[in-house]
Amino acid sequence: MLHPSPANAIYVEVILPLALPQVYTYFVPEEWAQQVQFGVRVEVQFGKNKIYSAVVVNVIQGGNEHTQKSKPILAILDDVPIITNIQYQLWQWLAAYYTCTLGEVMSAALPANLKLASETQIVVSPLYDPNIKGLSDKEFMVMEALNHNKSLTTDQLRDLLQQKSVYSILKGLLDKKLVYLKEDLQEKYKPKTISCVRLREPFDVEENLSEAFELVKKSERQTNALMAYLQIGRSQEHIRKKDLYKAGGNVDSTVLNAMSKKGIFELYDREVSRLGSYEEEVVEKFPLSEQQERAIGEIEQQFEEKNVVLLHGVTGSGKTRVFIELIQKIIDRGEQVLYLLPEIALTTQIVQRLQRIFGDQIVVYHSRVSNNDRVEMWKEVKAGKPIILAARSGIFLPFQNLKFIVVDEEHDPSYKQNDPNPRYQGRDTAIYLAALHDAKVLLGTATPSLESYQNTIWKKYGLVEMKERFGGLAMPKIEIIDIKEETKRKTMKSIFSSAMISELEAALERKEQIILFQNRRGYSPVLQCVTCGWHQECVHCDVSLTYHKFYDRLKCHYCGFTMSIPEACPACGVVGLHLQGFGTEKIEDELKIFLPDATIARMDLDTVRSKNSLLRLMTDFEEKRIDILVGTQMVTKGLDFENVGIVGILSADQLLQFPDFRAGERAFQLMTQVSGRAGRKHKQGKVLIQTYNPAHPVIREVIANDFDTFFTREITERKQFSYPPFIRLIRITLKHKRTDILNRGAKVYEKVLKHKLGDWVIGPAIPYISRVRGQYLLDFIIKIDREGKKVRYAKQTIRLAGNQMKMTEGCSGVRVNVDVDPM
DNA sequence: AGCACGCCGACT
DNA sequence: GTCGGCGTGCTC
Repeated sequence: MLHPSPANAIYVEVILPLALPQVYTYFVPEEWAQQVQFGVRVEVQFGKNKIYSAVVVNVIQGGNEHTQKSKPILAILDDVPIITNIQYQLWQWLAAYYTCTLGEVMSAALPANLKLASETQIVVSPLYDPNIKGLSDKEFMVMEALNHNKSLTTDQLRDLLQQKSVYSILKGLLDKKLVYLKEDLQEKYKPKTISCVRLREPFDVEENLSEAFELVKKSERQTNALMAYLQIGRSQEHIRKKDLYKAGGNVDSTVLNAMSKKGIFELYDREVSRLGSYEEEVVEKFPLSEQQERAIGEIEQQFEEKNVVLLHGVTGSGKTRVFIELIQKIIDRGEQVLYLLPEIALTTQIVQRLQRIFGDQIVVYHSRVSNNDRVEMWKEVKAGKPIILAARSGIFLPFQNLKFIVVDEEHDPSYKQNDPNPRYQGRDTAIYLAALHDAKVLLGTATPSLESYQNTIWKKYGLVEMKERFGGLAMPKIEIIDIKEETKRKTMKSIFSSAMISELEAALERKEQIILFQNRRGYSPVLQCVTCGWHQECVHCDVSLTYHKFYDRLKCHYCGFTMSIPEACPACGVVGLHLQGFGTEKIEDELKIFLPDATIARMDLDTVRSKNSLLRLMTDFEEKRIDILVGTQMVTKGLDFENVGIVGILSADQLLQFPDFRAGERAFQLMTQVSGRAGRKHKQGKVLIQTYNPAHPVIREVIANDFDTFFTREITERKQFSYPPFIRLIRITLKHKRTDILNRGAKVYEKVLKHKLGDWVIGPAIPYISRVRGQYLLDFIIKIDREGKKVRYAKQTIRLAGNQMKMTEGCSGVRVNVDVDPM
């Protein structure tokens, strides 16, 4: 669309919610030129018929080379910016650091209901004659459906016709001019409103009330309504219709509408918050222990010179109490606090604990919050809500006056988003965000990540330690059970050692609760033929399928594919395939055999999928309706139960065998964290670790609770073999559903990378899991010095290699994922 | 991400 | 002969 572009014409540069590398320029019609500003959303057409809401990041006066072809904006959606300048700076940093587009960052950052995309609506044409002849069956079906509903979306059409491609039918109907298409952009966020009533002028002053009564004296119901109104009005500012109906007895909407017509009442909708207020009692904080007092003093002192402090406190040392004290000081100054936690820990006791202290000053923001609630929280944060408790996506909120960020469980790998873009590390991003706000960051954990701990050694971060448990409680006693030995002696009871079983029995006897940890869900991870060694793999992925007893099916944990168990081995025909290995489901099952009187529950992805099941599970355990809780990683996070006598780790070896340079670190963290769940409050707990390899250094360090030795040994290896934190990693994954095309693309890619980056480049290599969802994978790893300049050069080269490959005949379909600082 | 254009194989 | 597969390029 061409239009005159005088020098004073106004244009805007916008971010579209798509993976596009640039901003796009749109023309602003004169009538909106005054209202358009940074940070507001505008409605724009992009491409032939898609309409999106885009965010304005630049207002430009006068044309340039891009404005020639610019389309006009279609509407302005906000009168105040929805994002702040600092947020935009953070977006730009994320896009550059994690090599993705601004559109991708924006899509991750904005609550779904602030992002709008048009949907094609199919509408009946006014020219349509219901008696028309010559329609095919399918066309007839569509027109029938359109007679009932005013419009259909293309998805509904697909459902209706039970076929994937609806385009040809649609085209036929369009050609016959029976239907037309409409693109509609709808604001998805709807404020919650309550219907209210108030007196209209002049009856809103007391002197004129008698006049109002005069007007309704012929109607008993209207008189009732007026009296009810006056009665309620004494105690409330806004009077709800609903309350009038109740108080007036025979009052209903017809009565109120009639009175509204007479000019007595005005009916209006009041916008209210969906976010319920915190109803329960706000409690006093516990007094601080000596250790906590000292830690607070040290943290504040370190903040004098350092922006980031690592609080390394053993499990049960009372770190949360320290956070609470520091948070209180910040909000007393009228400043904002962001408290980050791993996603799953947010559903747990810590939220309740903070709410009990800070009440309504907190909002809780995570993936299970509804879309409308998220928009309201967004607005509350922008209005200055003091405390935000959030999962990693909390870093995207529009803070006004952020001065303090707590990253709790700093080591937790779930702070890293692995897929899709932006593949950001929430902890690291929080540190950058803090710099933008001139805020301080406190990292808290019992098991620091090697990165963070090394940063304290390099004096980039401060370090404060809490080495004793709160109340002088002893650390849990950790015992190793050598299952190689028990297997030899033939004393294993299925997957449990007899030592484990007798300890569990004794604990149940003492009425203690038990947590069993196994880092694998499902029943059995491998279905294998004993005769020929064949095992069932996923059709789409290079992984063996896990048997889930609950569904009685084999299931792929990567793509969700399921199938029933084959009767006989497809390779050799022998009947009777064997289930090998064990997951949480099998543990739960077998436990019932050995401990028939215990109540057993399972906590893993499969049992806490639905919204309330996790909460229910935790309350049941807390209130001792469950004796034994069997779970995956989940049981290591944020659970604080008072009566856990024993924590059992069923297969430590599985944790240690991961083919990854972080395996040792992960295993140490997981085992230490899960051990910390044992024996809180009153007495020393016990941890039992089953392993084939009791001499493994990590296991010995866990037993001794010796972080220092663990750290020194691991960090030496990292240095020796050039791994983070000494160098920086970028992992590039190439994907295609055909190996020949993938390999050809990888050749081109490799050539560019190696030409520019030399031996920083490792690969291409077939990854541990070589195919996912029908796509074959190839990995490149780039190891770079930590210098900013070299990192930027590497990222630039990655972009170049991608472009070169795209331009190569036949390789344009090869997808590239870049993961900076992969975990 | 969508959508159109254009080039190849399989079908009424 | 056309329909429809998807590889390729562009969207202010």
